[in-house]
Amino acid sequence: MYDVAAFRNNLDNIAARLATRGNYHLAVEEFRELDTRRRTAIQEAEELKAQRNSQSQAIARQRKEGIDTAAAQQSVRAMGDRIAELDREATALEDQFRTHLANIPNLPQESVPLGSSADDNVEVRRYGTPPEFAFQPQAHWDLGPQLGILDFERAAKVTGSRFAFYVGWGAKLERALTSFMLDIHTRHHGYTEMLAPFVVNSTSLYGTGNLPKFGEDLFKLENSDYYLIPTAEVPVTNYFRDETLDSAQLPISFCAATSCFRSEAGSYGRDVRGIIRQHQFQKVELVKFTTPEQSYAQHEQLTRDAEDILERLGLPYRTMVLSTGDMGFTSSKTYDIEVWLPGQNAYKEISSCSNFEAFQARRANIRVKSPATKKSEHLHTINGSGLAVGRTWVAIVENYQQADGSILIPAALQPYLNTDRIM
RNA sequence: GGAGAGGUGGCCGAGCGGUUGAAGGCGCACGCUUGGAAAGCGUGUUUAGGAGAAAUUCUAACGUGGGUUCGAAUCCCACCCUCUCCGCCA
Repeated sequence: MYDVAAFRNNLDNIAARLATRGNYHLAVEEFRELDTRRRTAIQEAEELKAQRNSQSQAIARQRKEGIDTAAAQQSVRAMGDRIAELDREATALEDQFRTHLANIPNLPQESVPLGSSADDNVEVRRYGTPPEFAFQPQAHWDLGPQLGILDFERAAKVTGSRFAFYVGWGAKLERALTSFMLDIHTRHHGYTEMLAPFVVNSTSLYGTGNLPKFGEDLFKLENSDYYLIPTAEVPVTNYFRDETLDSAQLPISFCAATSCFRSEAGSYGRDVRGIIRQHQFQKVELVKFTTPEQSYAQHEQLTRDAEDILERLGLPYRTMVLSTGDMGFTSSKTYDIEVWLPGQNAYKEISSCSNFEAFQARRANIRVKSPATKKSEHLHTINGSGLAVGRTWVAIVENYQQADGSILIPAALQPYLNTDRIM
């Protein structure tokens, strides 16, 4: 969401920068026309309202003096109909205008590499080297069922496709990873742990930018305005919706482990095997609220905080900065962290760390007030996975698999599992 | 689920249908006063949108949405939320 005045005054410049997103085209002329019509309608309606107000007050005065006001009332009543008509027109145009604005993606930041797709993403860091195996490494969808720690067939019976049961050590490993991540972020990275609602209302989803454009990705609860969260980003970011924070409080950093629910509409053929892409998965999310001045430094820090988890677990990864053509709707700049998965012989996204600048804050109406300037402005929001727990589970199982089919547990995680090996 | 109470500005708290965007108080900011401070006095202190170079000005907002009326924070209807008691429940 853009600031209306700023948007109007920089239309051409904004259109040019949005064009770098690849297939996005901002209909500049359509917008200008809509804006003009909208403003004309508002002007007309308000002018008439001002007249009505002053005439009503005149009636009040005349009544006090005992003057008969029947004629005056008659004429003002006629204005009412016209005002209602103009109001309907103005609100219709206003709605159209807002919808238009709400569907425009965020501006890419200057440092984002230009490109049209994921092929144009640029690697910025790399950690570790993929393990060498003296045997043919297996994918987790084979290892899991073999070890009896993952059950897809019964999940398909109980629910449907893209669900899984984690069993025994499988469930314990997931829980251990969640605790490990939360502990590292709260003890070493300065985050405050949160346990958030897994269900949110539509206003919250609008605030983070999931609605109105991406409703089909969500599970909606019947006969209500409630949705299952696709990520903890939604409840945690909306925690401060409609509030003004003091700049001295910032940055505020939260981490939250939640289940996440995604309909995955439109991704039918992708990642059908294993637990890479599920309708329900666990994720530890990192969310920061910062001043505009600090936001890019905080974005770098949050990305490092996520990477640190992988380093402590000894998992090889690379970090990519997404090109303008691959970035999400709400983001100004995004780093994807990709972990090495031997089962797929590829790096696979395990975290996505984005700076939204004021895009979400404007939609969710979250401000910061500086005592120095006494002005309030929209703050900046940043978030990233720290990390997707299910995919980390996969990375552990696949990277630490042994010739005998057992899984070694990295030292940092052993205290959480009380074992050094799953077999 | 049943019964009741209530939702007004940063906060507390008034508000006979007609200069109430909203009394009064607190808080906050600036100024006067003071050796300095407190007290005191004065001024100011919401947001969104429209017009304007600006000063300024207009419109809207008293939970939300409708309605009645020349005119609604005040009357009517529906809904939402909070609190208390009962029931149920992890």
